[in-house]
Amino acid sequence: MSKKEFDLSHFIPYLLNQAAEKSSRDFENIYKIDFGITQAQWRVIANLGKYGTMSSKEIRLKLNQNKTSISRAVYALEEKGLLARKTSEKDRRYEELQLTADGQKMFKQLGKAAITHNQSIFTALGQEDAERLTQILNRMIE
Amino acid sequence: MSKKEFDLSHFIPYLLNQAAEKSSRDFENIYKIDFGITQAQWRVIANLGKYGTMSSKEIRLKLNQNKTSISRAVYALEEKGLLARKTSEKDRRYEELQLTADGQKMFKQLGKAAITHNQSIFTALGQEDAERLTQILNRMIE
DNA sequence: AAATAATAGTTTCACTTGAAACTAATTTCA
DNA sequence: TGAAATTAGTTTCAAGTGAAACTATTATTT
Repeated sequence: MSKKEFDLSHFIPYLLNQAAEKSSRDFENIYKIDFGITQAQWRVIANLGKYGTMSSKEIRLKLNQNKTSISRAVYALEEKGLLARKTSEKDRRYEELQLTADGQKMFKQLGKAAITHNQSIFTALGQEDAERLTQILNRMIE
Repeated sequence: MSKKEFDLSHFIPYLLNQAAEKSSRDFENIYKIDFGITQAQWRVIANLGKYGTMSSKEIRLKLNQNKTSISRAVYALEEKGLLARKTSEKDRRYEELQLTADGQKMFKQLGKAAITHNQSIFTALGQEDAERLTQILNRMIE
């Protein structure tokens, strides 16, 4: 990227964006069509599945998302019976969120599908590059 | 990613998405605030700046974008006087798009800013990882 | 050659999005 | 203590989005 003329194919933000879209295409169909949830809802499930009880704020910080979209995802998951909330005793502004039994079941199923999807990416890229990529991306995100 | 439990921090589509957002944050301000255009418009400019004359369809294929958003970006750029279109003689369904002098000027300025931005990403990641990343991403996109 | 299919680009419409305003609760500080 | 500031989460509203229907043109088929 030291030439004079700009070229999108050397521009990392653009490349990341394209690769992100391409790499999630197949998996999107799974959570959207097979499970009937949105990306934001899937990510909330993924967090609660891993960490147990969390507040909306904690999820929002993990995901770098705005409050509105988390609020909406939490509401939708509650409506679907996948998530339960309870006002915190210590600070009644917070809500303690956790997956219901159905929510945990969905986390397990979707998690399995996600692992399979990720493995197919690893296979396509080759183990070494896939690991290096994972590591670089994690470093970028911190 | 061979553990039993799913974890977003090993899931490549998620990591790519987060890295894409983070890496474009600063540059977004430049084209949005300083130049008053959207991401789609900037990408159209970047393509026309590099390739000269193109049709909407060619741009859409390069960018993996839907027709609607390209159509709107082209219209907006035309309104701003950054782009001119002319019905193709050979096939009057096509439009030959190209940047105006103002459009080329913006391409040069924004391209310069983009190169600077990219260099700062290279610096942050280190030359070697940044090059490897670029190469892996290009391979993913094909 | 006329009818049908396909293609490039636009428009419509229902849905999504996020910033800002809002509510309710807690903390700060004067 | 009581007023002002801060915080968690919700709602509103204006703008953005993309799939599907549409228009205009060209290609294919019969």
